[in-house]
Amino acid sequence: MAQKRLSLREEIRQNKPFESPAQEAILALSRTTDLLQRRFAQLVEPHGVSLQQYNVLRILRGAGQQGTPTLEIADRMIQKTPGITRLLDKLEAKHLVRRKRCPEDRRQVLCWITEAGLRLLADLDKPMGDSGAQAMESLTTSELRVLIAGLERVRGGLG
Amino acid sequence: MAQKRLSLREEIRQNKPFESPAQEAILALSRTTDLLQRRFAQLVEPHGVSLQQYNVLRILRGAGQQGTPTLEIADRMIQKTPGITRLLDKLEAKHLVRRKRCPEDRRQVLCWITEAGLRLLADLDKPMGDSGAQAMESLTTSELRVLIAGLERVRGGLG
DNA sequence: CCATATTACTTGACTAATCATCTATTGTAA
DNA sequence: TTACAATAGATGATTAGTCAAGTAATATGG
Repeated sequence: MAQKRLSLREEIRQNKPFESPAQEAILALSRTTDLLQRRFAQLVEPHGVSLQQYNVLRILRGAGQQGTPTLEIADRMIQKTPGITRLLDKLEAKHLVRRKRCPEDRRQVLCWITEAGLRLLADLDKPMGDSGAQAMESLTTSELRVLIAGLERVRGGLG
Repeated sequence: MAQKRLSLREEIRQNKPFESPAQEAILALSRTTDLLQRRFAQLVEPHGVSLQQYNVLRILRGAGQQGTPTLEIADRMIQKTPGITRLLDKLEAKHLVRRKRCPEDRRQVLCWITEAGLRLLADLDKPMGDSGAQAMESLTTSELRVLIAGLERVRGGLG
């Protein structure tokens, strides 16, 4: 009780003096993204892969038949990771990914998604799509477009 | 060369069929937040703390003199973490945080930021503020407000 | 007032992420 | 053509994050 009143008073004290809209926006971005990622992680993890591993599989499905070099996968990842090799190790151990050294440039290792990997993604396509749509249902399509465009400009300014 | 052409073709092929604005918005949120967090992590890590540890210190500075129970810190964290105890262990080892078992409720452990912790935060206040402002300078104040309000609605819909 | 439940952490085992360093291969310039 | 540099990725060590189970203290219902 004393606990709860205290906490409330503090909340007021702390939420008032936001340093700036910029700081508040950064906080809002961080909190929202954290919630979203936990939501999606909960969906994919019962299928035996982490969210990062799931993203690798989606990249490989999108890339098609000719094989994708390891570091190109890293480039395309949503969250950049230097641990791409080990991520692929895990996926290969689960037979969701296949790798082969590239004959033309033997420094490269080409990666493909397997049939099992494609099945896993197919199983998750609808749940993930639905969950994402539901998560964003508070915003209209035009609001989403504004959001997307704004974030793109922010990222542009960070390069 | 062949590499580069291929990658471009794929980018076109992959970026066109976004499943929906909702999916695109989620992707944009994830990418933008990842970039922002890397940016801030680079600022705080030279001072010997991780971004999560820095956030703990900020919570404790905001909380004032009466001490904050461990799990209330966890509640207030931007990224929720079950590893709050160990985060505090590290901060205490660096003498940035002080802990004491609460006499009224001996289950609780109250936490305070130390003078050294306050100095560390003071050193980082301007760099962090400037970096945040710069990161968001692509958006006007009213655009930031729209962004903040939109994200708040999204989070509301996720509870 | 006593057994049970709940709260508030803590700990151990495990997994994942990060950094620096290393090897193999290819490109390049003297 | 032969050093030197750059690229692609692997590896080892360290650190951080996560999950499940455990402990101590307090609250609660009969």
